[in-house]
Amino acid sequence: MKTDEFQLQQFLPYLLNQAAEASSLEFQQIYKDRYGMLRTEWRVLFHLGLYGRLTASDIGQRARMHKTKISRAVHRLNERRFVDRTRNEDDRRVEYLSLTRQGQAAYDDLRAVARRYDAALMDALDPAEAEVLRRALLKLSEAGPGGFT
Amino acid sequence: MKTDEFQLQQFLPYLLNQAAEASSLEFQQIYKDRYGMLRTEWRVLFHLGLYGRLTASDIGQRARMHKTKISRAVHRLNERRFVDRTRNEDDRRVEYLSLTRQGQAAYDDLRAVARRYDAALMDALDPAEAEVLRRALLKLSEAGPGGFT
DNA sequence: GCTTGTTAGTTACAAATACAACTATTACAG
DNA sequence: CTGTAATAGTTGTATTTGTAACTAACAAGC
Repeated sequence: MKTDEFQLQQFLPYLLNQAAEASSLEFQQIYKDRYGMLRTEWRVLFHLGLYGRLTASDIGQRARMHKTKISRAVHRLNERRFVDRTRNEDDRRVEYLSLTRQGQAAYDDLRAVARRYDAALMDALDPAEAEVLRRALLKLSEAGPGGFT
Repeated sequence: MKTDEFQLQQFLPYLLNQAAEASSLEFQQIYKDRYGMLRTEWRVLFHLGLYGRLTASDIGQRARMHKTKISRAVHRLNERRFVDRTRNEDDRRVEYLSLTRQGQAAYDDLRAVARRYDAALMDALDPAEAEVLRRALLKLSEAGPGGFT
């Protein structure tokens, strides 16, 4: 077998997408079933839960999410009383977002689920492997293949 | 800092999604720009390029892709003369898919790009790390967090 | 043969996403 | 001040995707 033969199972973007999809599926089901949330909404909720009061563009930068996604996610989360929006009176373009009591409760619940879920995923890996995996994923998240195109 | 504090950057599904998205972006741009393909179409093309003649449900199993996605991808690829469809006369429900000359050319081109692209991604990692990463991703792709729900 | 069930693939419609154009507000150059 | 550019966020519209229902062909029991 030629060693340079191309294999889909070796192609990193493909592998990453497969793993991401497989590993997100059941968790997705949980926040959808319990709180009717979409992936974008779950992400906004978690950012607010973790970092407290943020603006929409803060979230955009941290989560690398487009502002229109965030706008719509925030709209829905606000509609369902998971987040409060308060305008900054010093710069009226800006709006601060924070969790309501209900939003905080949902976050607390889902964070606990996420911890257990993560632990269950990790069971498939040995600890050293898991450490390397995380580090590698962080590196890959930072940027694409440096100036490929 | 509490060691059990939840961090989004440690949550595997999140990390995987970030890394997958970041690492797919530029490659996606290439098959989109050169051949007007979508992700689903690229995947079907690669499966046919790698494994030769397949049915739609073969591809579905290998790629873990829903049959409607495949149906639509095949439709578009056929429309643009990248794949041929030939009905199996022994079982007329089944259709065999294969690359046209043009499809083969596109596959050859994109496979070469993919090789270089993958190599560029790997440059961010050291070889041992890369090996562990691939193994871990394969494990995670196999299944979710074994009977979590 | 004729019902019932299964498999391969398609189509219809609702939901989600991407991209561009938009409003409102602030900044800043002259 | 005033005109021009920049920033925060929203909305409109075209694509894409997900889900379920569908057609067509085969299989199996009676």
